[in-house]
Amino acid sequence: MATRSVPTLDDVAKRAAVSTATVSRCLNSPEQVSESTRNRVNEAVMALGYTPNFGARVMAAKRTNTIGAIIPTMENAIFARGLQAFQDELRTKGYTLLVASSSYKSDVEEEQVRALIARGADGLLLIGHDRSTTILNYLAARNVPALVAWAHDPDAVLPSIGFDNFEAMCALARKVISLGHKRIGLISAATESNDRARARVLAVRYVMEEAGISLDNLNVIETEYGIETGAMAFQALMNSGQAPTIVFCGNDVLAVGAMRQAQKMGINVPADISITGFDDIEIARVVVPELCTVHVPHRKMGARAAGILVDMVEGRPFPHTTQLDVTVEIRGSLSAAR
Amino acid sequence: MATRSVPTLDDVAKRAAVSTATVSRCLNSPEQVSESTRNRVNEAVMALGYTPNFGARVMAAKRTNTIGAIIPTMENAIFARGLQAFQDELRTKGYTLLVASSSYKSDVEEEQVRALIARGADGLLLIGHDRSTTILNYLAARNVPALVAWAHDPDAVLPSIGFDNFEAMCALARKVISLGHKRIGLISAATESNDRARARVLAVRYVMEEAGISLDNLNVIETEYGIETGAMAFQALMNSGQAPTIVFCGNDVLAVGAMRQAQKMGINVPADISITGFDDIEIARVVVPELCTVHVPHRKMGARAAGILVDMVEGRPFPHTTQLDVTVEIRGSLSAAR
DNA sequence: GGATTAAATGTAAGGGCTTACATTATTGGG
DNA sequence: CCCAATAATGTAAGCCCTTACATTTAATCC
Repeated sequence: MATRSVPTLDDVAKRAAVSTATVSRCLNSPEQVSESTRNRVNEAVMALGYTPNFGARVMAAKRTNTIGAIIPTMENAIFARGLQAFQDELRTKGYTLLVASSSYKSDVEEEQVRALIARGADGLLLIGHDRSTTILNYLAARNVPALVAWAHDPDAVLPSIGFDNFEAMCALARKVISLGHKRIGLISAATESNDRARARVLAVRYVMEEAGISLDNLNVIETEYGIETGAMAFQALMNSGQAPTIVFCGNDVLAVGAMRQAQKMGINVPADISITGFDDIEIARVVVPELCTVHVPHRKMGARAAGILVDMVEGRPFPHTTQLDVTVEIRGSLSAAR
Repeated sequence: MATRSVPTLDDVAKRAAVSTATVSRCLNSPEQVSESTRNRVNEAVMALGYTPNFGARVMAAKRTNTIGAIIPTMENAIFARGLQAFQDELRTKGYTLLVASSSYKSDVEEEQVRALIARGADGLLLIGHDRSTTILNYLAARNVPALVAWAHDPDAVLPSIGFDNFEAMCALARKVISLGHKRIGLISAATESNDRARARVLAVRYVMEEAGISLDNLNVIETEYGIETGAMAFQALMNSGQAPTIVFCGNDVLAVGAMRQAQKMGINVPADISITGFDDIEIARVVVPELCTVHVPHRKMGARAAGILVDMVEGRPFPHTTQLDVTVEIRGSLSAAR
């Protein structure tokens, strides 16, 4: 007696004495089946311990109910947070999340795009607009909907949800400069293939010129993401000629590193120097003094992204760009220039 | 002129003037194909922009090269970190990661196990050993390999990789008690269906008894994960009768919340009270004083988990349990009892 | 009760890939 | 140069589901 390893639709159909079509309908659109038949089928499904074969189902239905996301790294709390919300929302809509990470490298991202599409992703979530045309063409050719998050650009090819990094940083910078700061340090994440980081740097430059402050007063250091690297960058800033009175940081983690280093060097924040971050993750409120930063609604962005992407996948209308509001959070690490 | 939407294996085969079998081999085991043919096929693949159809491939090959992970939440840095390493390692082995989260709820986890298996996960990564037999039976019946991480129990049904939460906390508690602490507070994550949290609580009890300290001196508060909740729990502890001289926290995030609250209440750490955490995430070194905690190699665990799980999926031998070392990190937030 | 409409069910055609097995080309030894 | 062994390639049989369309059954209204 051969034990057929796993039961198939056919087995269920035979046991319930109906056609395979009816069983399939029972599973996918039960309202089309009469109650008595439905009961009979469900009973057979239970008895046999039947679970649909994924491959066959995908092949026949031409979709996987799977959405892929390619983020730089989950170790960055902003992405972890956004991704968690994205996944939660996806789940309520019957989708599962495929995750890949690019480590902020665009060639890796390209590879991942192909990998996720090869894995049957019905749609893709990407971060930022920096992307080769090769990959854009590929996406278009494969006809896979893709949504860009953490960025906002009405003119970009891909639809997006996010905020205006440039404007957000401008708002913060204007506030800072209004406090009399003129010698400015800036610790940024690597700007290559990171349009968010680039926009933030540009914003500081822009506002300085706007205020008539020579760019000679600006000292920019690019470094990797991390508390330690933020600390090192801060040290480098302080040791390079004329010390700034304010250090903008591209994100909260770098800022916290800078604050720690300041403390180590016996420099008081904000009495001697002001420091600002960006993102407003939990850590910003843990340090003393609390970190002045830009609040970004990461969770909301993730959740909304899921909604939009599912609309795209299911062929419903969707907004080409969705802009979320960010707010400048003035906190203890910022004070007037000495 | 009909634009055949996406090219198939057949199209590639025709263009390269070979059979579909040869194309398939080129993609899956290129060493079986002569170099000249391989070049011709690859060229055709490129020219056509061919990507294999996922469903068809899964159906024919009976595996998806996809591994599922169900973690409580990515917002907890320890899981984000471990999952990132897990994913990186998976990628090098040709697997893609499916992610789901349970929000620490076992019924949600059960649902997710089914969902990921229905999505064709070849193997599953789970957190902790707390799990209904229903789901264990289901896993066994479907014959899907599953590995438990962040826990270590040689006697459990499922293979695991992790550390001994009980022993780790014992080590920390012994150190603390050797410093003369007798009145003890403990802020724990919810212990229901969380064997890690439970083990840590038990460890403190055990060591107290070991040292001949009455359990009347122990005050335990369970609360959700978060800085804010940690702060509230700390306040509750301090306001409930006799104040402790040491507060153990189930994880670093709770501990940081406790530290912040102590500061707000004008209680000096560690002069007035000592506070300890668990995990040693970055935040532990950012607070002042630095947080005394237990260092857990989250990344290493994630990476090793990937290796073991792939071995399981591919039918190679694997260790039933793998224990990783943790170390007690004595830092500024801990001092002798007053 | 018969005609008409709606609901329920059945039939059967793909869908694109992998792989066991069959066949053909290549290589090397005698 | 032929033959055996090996490498390379081809043939074709599934894999298991969904769904358009066809058919049967039930419900509704004169």
